[in-house]
Parts: sequence; structure tokens; C-alpha cells
Amino acid sequence: MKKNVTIYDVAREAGVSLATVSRVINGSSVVKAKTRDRVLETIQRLDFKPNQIARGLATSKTTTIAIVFPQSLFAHVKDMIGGIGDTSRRLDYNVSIYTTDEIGDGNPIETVMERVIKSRADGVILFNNDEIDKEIEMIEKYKIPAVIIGGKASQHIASIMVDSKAIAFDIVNKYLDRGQDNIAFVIPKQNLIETDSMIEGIVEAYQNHGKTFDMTQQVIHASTHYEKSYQQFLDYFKEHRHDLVFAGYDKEAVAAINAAIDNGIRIPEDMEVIGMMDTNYALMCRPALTSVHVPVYDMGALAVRLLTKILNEENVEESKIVLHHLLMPRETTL
Amino acid sequence: MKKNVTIYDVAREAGVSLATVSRVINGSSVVKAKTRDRVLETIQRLDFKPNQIARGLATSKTTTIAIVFPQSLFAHVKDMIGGIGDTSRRLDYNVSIYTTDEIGDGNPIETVMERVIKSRADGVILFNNDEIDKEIEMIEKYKIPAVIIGGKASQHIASIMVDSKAIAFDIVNKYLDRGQDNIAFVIPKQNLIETDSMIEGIVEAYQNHGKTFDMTQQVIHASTHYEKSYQQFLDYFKEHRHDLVFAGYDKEAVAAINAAIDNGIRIPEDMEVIGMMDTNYALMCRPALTSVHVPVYDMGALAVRLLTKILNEENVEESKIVLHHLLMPRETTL
DNA sequence: CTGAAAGCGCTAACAA
DNA sequence: TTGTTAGCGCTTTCAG
Repeated sequence: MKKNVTIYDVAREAGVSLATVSRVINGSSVVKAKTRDRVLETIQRLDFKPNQIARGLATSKTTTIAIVFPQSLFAHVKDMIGGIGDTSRRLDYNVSIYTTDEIGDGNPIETVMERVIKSRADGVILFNNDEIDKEIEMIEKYKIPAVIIGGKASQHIASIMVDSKAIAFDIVNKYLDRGQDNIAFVIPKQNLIETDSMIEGIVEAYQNHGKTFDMTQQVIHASTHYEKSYQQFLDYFKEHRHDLVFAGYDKEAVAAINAAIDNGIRIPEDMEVIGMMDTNYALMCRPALTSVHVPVYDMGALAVRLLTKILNEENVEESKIVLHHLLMPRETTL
Repeated sequence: MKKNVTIYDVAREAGVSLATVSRVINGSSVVKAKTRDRVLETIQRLDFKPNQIARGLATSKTTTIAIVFPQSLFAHVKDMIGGIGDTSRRLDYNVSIYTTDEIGDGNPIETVMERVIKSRADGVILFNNDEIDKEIEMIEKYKIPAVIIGGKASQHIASIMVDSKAIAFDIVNKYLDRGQDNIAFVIPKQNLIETDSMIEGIVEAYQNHGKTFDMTQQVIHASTHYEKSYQQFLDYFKEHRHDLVFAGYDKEAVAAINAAIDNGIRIPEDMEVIGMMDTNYALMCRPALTSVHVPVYDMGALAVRLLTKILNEENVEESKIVLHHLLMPRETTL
């Protein structure tokens, strides 16, 4: 293994002290132009790459942010990775990923957070999920700056989200206005979007119309796997009908569509379906799924931006950023 | 910010030297049981978390592996992240991700690889893609241990793949046996699987039957985006018919299916369709897509395992691991 | 079995 | 504008 060239080598070759080399690689303005050029030339010539680890030790900063999420959330998360990747690259941060839910693993959350702490990441991005409370507990204990994507805003922690309550309220309210109150809400097993507040929105819409939303009859819990959800709906629709099936995630909406069709239910004539996240799934299924578009790329990008602001102690006007959503009408609604 | 507790604090509190503390946290067997217990207790009490950065500096090892891929490959990659995450957690490695293809960015590959080098990751996992050659060049230049997922095996670099040539050969050969030689191959814009060798397999199958595969007429290049591919096929099928459309990735297969149906082509009666990767897309579309299953989770897991073996200089029997694939017959084939 | 001390490669006062 | 020097927190000889 070729020995890595260090700042000492550069200093010696350029005939300056290491402090000077350090200054030029950190863009300090006090270095004389001529000296800088000589150092820069030497860096080029020796192909010197500053060791981030050493720098990290010296500065107690790793310029690394950790992102933590359960694998089963990955389908949602993937689109955010683009935003996270681009933005952290631009801001010169590295990103480390920590997945949490291996099958048959012991107490993964604690173990994983332990790793995050040891890694000394400067900050962490969390994704709303079933175990978010434990995660929050850990990062608060160790005072690690964090931002949460998808809600569950705690007092102290910044977050990026959409107004899930309003999304649900608006949609359900519209149907109730038309007198269609036989609505089912499908809760995906893992969800980035706060399904709790969606339910709040639904309940409120019902109250608004002097009706009540029956949690035991009108809420359907789906599986993580498409095929299982599909089978479940295949059974379900043998005995149940709805005016609208509203799903917290497109995948489950598609499962409902296919199962309904296979039970002879016509969509959208007999039953309408609305999904959430506006993924490729919505475009591919037939009839094409009406879905709520959520700006996932932006959520990732903003999360990084917000986190770095916190890390740099820039003053953060808003620690809760609510992004816009948009209903994309397609063929599963009238 | 609460000052982190260091190995010094533990040493002082436990009444031993830091060398001893270091020994117990590294599981050295030479420490007397009683001393070890005392140290362990102190570590517990002070809630000491060893600083990986400092350790990294001291050992010149970061226990971090970097994974590098273009965002547009993400749909493929995501399923591997599970395997990568689980395995690296079990082997006690961190994983950092580096995405490469921001829109409108300059020369991202070099920039990104530069970051990887600075980060001093112990090893890197690459995913086969358009720019893999540049990536390989960089890691060879800096002698970073690497494994490539999805092929493009170079002499020196380990890789995990499926036998894409055989996959293509077998499928096409079967149709040719039946006398159906009007076959189109759809190349996705970004692909993890070596489409080159798939084409080799197809060409060989044709030669096998004394026929020739016409690259200009029988190869279709698709877009990264589902909707664009769909539009493209909508046009395409106004004038073209095939016995079989074989796509290098499910997404494009689904685009073909939907576009064909919208052109009045019956599937599978008039035209059969086969996809690759066996994703959720294959299950969701109607008719359900026949697709080649590829063990993506395992590819990720094995990549990590192989890489760590290389890092530990265990002797690696096979630097090229070929995993099994399996055709999953569904409704788009007869 | 345990401790002292010399690094790992870099940054950041403090001097000059 | 540049150099000297003391860390950052840990590992690892080398003595004892």
C-alpha cells in the first residue's frame, strides 16, 4: 500500500511550514499569493489529499451527517436520497447511512444509535417511523443536532414535513360534501407521513359534517409487502364496498385497485381510490392512480440545508418547514 | 455542548492507565479479569463512547466503506441497501453514500471520487453504470480496495453479478426454438445489469439458429423516466409489432405493456413481455409481468462480506461471485 | 499483566 | 505573512 502523502511532505517540498500548508488548503486569506501558488503547485504535484480523519480529530468536526431509517421505509426514502446527496455534496458534507430493522435482530435502534454516536457525525437526519420516539430520545440524550423528515416535530427538534392533516381533511371533506361518507383509510405498515395526523384530519372532516368516522370499521392496516396487502384486499373486497379508498402510500392503493378489480368492482365508477406520494406506482397501474404529490427530493435537500444551518449556528428562522403538496388527479377518481 | 468523556476520564476514574482502557475496549485478552471488570464498570458509569475518529487516526482505518452510484440507479440500488446495511452493521462497518449525477453538475465523478479518497474509507462498493470505467480508474490509481456490483469485472477488482449473458441467451433461445424471431430488446438508460453481455447472449442465440439479430431494428433505448418511456412506446407500437419484448429492467417492461395495450395489442396473445429484476412493478401492473428474479439483497450483503474479506486480507477464493437468477412466469407470457 | 510514551495527520493559538 | 508548538483521542510498541 503506497504511503499517503501528508501535509508534512507538502510543507517540506514547498519549503514552508505545515501551518502554511494548512492555511492554503483551508483557504485562509492571509497567505501571500506567491507562497500560496507554490504550495498549491506542490499539492498538485504530490497529489496530496488532506486526511479528513485527522482534520476531524483536530477540529472535533467530521463534516459528516448520518441518516437513520428502517429499511422498510426505503421506498419512500429513496427519492429523498437524491436531494440529500446533491445538497450535502454541494455543502461539502459526507453522508453515512444507518439502517435499523434487520429481521431477527435484537434491539437495533439502540445499537444503531450507538454507532451513530461513536461515529461522531456532526448531525443526524431522522425519518418519521414507528420507532422515532426512541431515536429522538437518544439524540437528545447526546445532544446531537438533528432534523426529522416527515413530521413528529418535537419541541427542540427541527423538522421538514407536509401538512398531512390538511391533506387528509381536504380530500375527505370533499367527498363528505358530496354525501359520500363510506370512506376507508389504509394505513401502510411503515410510513414516512404522519398517519396519525391524517386520521385527525379525517375525523375532523367527519365531525364537520356531523358524522363520525368509525376507526374500527374504516381503517385498514396493510402489510409491508405488496403481495400480502393485495391478498388481504382480495379477501376484504368480497364483503366490503366503499365510496373511496384513501391510502397513506401508493403501494397500498395499487393493491386495493387490483384486488377490487379482481372482485368485479369498477374503478372509479363503483369505487374511487386515492394514494399518496405520487410514485411511479401511480403511473404504472391501471387505471392510473390519483395521488397526492409530495416533494420528496426537496424534503431531502431542505433537511440537509436546515441541518447544516443548525450546525453552523446560523440563525434558523423556522425550525419547522412545511412543504406544499398537490393532488394529481388521474383515472381512479371521477 | 456537553464535553465528551474520553479514554483519559475512564482511566483516571478506574485508576488505571489509558493503555489498559484501550485494551479492554479492544477486547485484548491480556487484561486481568478484575481490572477489566472495573474498567467496564467505569465505562458504563461514565457512558463512555470511544471516538472512532481518533481511533481511525491512530490505526489508519476508518471501518467505513463507501458506496458510490448515480441517483438514477437508485431504484435498483435501493433493494441492495438492505443487504449492505445489515451486513455492514453485523461486521461493524459504517457505510457512507456518494451519489454522482446531479443535474447540471460539472464533472461529478472525479469530484465525488475525490471526496471518497479524502474520507479515507477503507474500501468502496461500486455499482455498474455508464461511468464505471472512470470510477475504476480512480480507485485503481489510489489503490482503494473495491468490489463492483452488477458486473464489468476488471482483472483486479472483485465483483458480484448474475450471468446476464446466460439470462438473455436462454430466454431468446427458447423463443427462437419456437420459431418466434421477432424479438425486441429494451435497454434502460441506466442499468445495473450489464446490458452489453445481455446483447451478446441474444446475438449468440440468433447465431445459434442461423439467424441474425438486427441491432438497429431490434434494440430500443428507453428513457430514465417511466412516463417518457411510456410515451415513446405509445408511438412505437403504432408501427411496430413483436413476438416478444424483453426489457433490461421492469420499469421499461411495464411502460411497454401499458403502451401496447393502449394500442390495442393483446398481451400475451399478440405479444409477450419479459422484464428483469422482479420488482414490485412486475406484480402491480396488469397483466402481471413475467420477470427475471435477481437476488438483490444478497448481492448487497455479499458485496460487503467480500469487501471486508479483502480488507482483512483473508484469502478470497473467488473474486467474482455469480449469483443465481430465476425466471418468474406471470401473465405476460404464454 | 500494566504503564509510559511516541505517534496518527491535521488545526489553531501564540510568537515572531 | 509565516513558523512553532501544543493538542485532538486513541493505539501500540517497549519496558517493567
